[in-house]
Amino acid sequence: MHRGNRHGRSEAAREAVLEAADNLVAEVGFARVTIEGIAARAGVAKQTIYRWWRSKTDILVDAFVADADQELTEHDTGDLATDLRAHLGELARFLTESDSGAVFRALVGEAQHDPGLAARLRAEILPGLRARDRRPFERAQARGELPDDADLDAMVDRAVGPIHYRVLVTGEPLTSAMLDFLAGQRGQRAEASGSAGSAPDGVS
Amino acid sequence: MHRGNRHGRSEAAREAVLEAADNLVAEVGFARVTIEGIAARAGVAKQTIYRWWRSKTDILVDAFVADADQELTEHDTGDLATDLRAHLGELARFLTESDSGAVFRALVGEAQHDPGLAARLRAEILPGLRARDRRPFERAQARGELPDDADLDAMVDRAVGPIHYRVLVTGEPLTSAMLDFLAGQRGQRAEASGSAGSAPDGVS
Amino acid sequence: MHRGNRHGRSEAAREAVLEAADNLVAEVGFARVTIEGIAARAGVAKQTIYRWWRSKTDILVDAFVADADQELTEHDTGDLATDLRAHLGELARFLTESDSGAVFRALVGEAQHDPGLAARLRAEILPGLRARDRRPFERAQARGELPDDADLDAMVDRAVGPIHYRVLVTGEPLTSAMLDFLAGQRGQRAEASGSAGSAPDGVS
Amino acid sequence: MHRGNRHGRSEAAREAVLEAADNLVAEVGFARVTIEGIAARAGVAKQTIYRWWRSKTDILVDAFVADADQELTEHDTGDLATDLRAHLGELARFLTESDSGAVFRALVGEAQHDPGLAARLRAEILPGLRARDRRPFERAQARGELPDDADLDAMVDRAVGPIHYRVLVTGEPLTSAMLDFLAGQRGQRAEASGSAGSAPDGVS
DNA sequence: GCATAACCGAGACGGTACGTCCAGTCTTTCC
DNA sequence: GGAAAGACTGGACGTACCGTCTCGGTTATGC
Repeated sequence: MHRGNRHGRSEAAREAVLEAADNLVAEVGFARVTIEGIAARAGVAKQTIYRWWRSKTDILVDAFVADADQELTEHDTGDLATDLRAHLGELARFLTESDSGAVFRALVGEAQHDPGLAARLRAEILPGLRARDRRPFERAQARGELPDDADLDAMVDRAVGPIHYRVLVTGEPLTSAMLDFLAGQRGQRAEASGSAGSAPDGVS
Repeated sequence: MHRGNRHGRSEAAREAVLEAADNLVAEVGFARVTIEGIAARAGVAKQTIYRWWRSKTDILVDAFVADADQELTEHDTGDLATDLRAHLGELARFLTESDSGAVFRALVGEAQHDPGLAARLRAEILPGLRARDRRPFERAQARGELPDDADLDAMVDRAVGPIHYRVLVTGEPLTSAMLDFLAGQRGQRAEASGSAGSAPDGVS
Repeated sequence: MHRGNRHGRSEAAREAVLEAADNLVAEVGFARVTIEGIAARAGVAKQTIYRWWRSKTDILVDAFVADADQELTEHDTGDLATDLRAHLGELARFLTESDSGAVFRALVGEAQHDPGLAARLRAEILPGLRARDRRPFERAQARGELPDDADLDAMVDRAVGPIHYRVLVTGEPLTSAMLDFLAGQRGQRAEASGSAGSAPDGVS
Repeated sequence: MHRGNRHGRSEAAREAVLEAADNLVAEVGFARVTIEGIAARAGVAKQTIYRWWRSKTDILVDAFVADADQELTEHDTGDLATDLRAHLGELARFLTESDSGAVFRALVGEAQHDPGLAARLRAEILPGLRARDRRPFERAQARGELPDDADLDAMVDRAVGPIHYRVLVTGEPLTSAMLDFLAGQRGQRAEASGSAGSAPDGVS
């Protein structure tokens, strides 16, 4: 480890800042996180933060990228509905229960008032998440379970959009029944919702 | 109009504040709106604002409620897919192009860091919007086009969730093809998406 | 007492700031006094200081004006040399030993790098001091001890200039002999300096 | 010029620093000169400055010593009043008009808040200046124009003190009449100041 | 003639204070 | 008793320098 030399920035400081930012968001919530607080927690000078990041959201984007890679695992059972259902369960859990998910929600929230952040989000964070969301559909298409000209993006949005919508907007719980419905077998049209209200799958 | 009286609050001040807040959000964006700015623009004392509202988001909730009633109109053609398609087009236009939609996005964004605001949003704003989202499904159910035990909420979420998701998260445009797909009935699984990529419907 | 209302500033805050500034200069020296330190010591918000003063020297000018009026007393014995000698002794003591004198020296020092402060000093502080320096000469002139066309300002400068010079520049002690010499009887030309090095009069 | 060696400091760096400091004081004034600014202007690393000097005033003392030797010339006419008058004119011009004089005033100003600087000033700068101030009196004494036991230091202070006082404190111009008065011998007590207000000598 | 030690430039670092902005509270006077 | 006015405490903002540090490069001995 080196601190302050001509070969550029201190890796120790960088990591301390990212970890402090993550912890503070988890502890006090995004709105109460300040750059001064991050600096104090990280044992770093404010100027060091301003030298490398432009805002607290900029820090959190980096922190998210550093953390979030291992949150979601793959599922490959050979059946679209089954794979998708597993993936949606993990997505719901990620969004509602993980620290990274809390950071993601905060960033999406802040992006509503900050076009620059929105751009970074779409350039650096969403592609990775979206690639995972697409994978079950891509495998199904490769298998022949979906036609070659199927609009996978539309299908992905119809599967994950309602989950984000409930998390970000309505706050409705993501019940197991809801996730089943979204992952739905052919012809499922939620006609029989006897299982609605059953044990939650993604979140309390 | 009265200013300074012993008989309850000044309606003039209330309206001036709501209008100033709306205009400022439109002009400089939510993030740069301050209570001091609203007070100055409205020609009102800061204390008057603090007497009646608790935060700038509180003002915007009131402003939204005052404005947004007439944004969405009814459609009743006797066919769920047709009604729903019309409704989704209006919803997309509302979210992406109207001033009220901008306020709505800002409030949803801010609600990610403010549980109190999230609660107000869900208590005072969402029920009205959701009722309109449900109406096409309710009429279809009444007509017998949908079974009596269909889970309308899940269906609503699957129709409108992806729209909010694109608006709030991905920023992807809401093409006509996408809206057709979301409004589609039985067998709609996007297998044949020959119309995908056609002219946008909701927004460029 | 009122604090914060439409009729202007808080007298309590003003006094707390002036006193804190004075005390801090006495305790830690001008160079280590900061506006933040004054604010903390006075129990006042930084903004309150910046609302009414433009710099720490601006505060000290006010503090000096508030304090320094009663530092020097009058002497009227009917003889110029006697009156002047008494006055010079008090001036030396003021400059070298009093808290106000310390503030004065700091302000003069800072005025060397700050033309605005120099102007305030000359407009608001020096006239009062100079009026007192002139008084012995004016009385002598009224008495006929000095001719009507005597250049009193030049005489004042020749009497007090060396005192300021020793205080500000050379740091040489103001001995009793030196003060006698400066107050000198006619024809005194320091030829006989038998008393030089005798007990100090103004300062150690 | 060498850069990097094992035997002592770089003379090139030393000179670049002194010149940069001088120029910056002349251009932006003492108060706005920073060590970082000097380093940048001199093309020198901050560390190099800190290796050889302890503060910006320390640099300026060196710069002053390097520059100021040739500012004042000798006068020897065989008459104290004449020699002294010439010297006082040059002193006034030095203090008010030369770049070195500006540095001197800044150092004296700063010395009011910095005892260490005051000590250096009195040890390294003042003795040279004072020696010159004393020379006319010493020659007069050698000639017998002044008694052997005359207190030359007191006489020097009475001659030059008022000049420093006007320059540092009051800002009053050093008129020709004033300098005549200060240089004047026996009986000079400004009784007849018919020439007061005549053309300035030292500075406008 | 090649290692090595001292100085150099560059520039990141932990800090402190700056001067500004806004939040939210309070006091006064007017209506 | 609500309203306008605006001063107040408090705290974070983003900036500027301070003085320290580590690095890699550049010489002039001295082995």
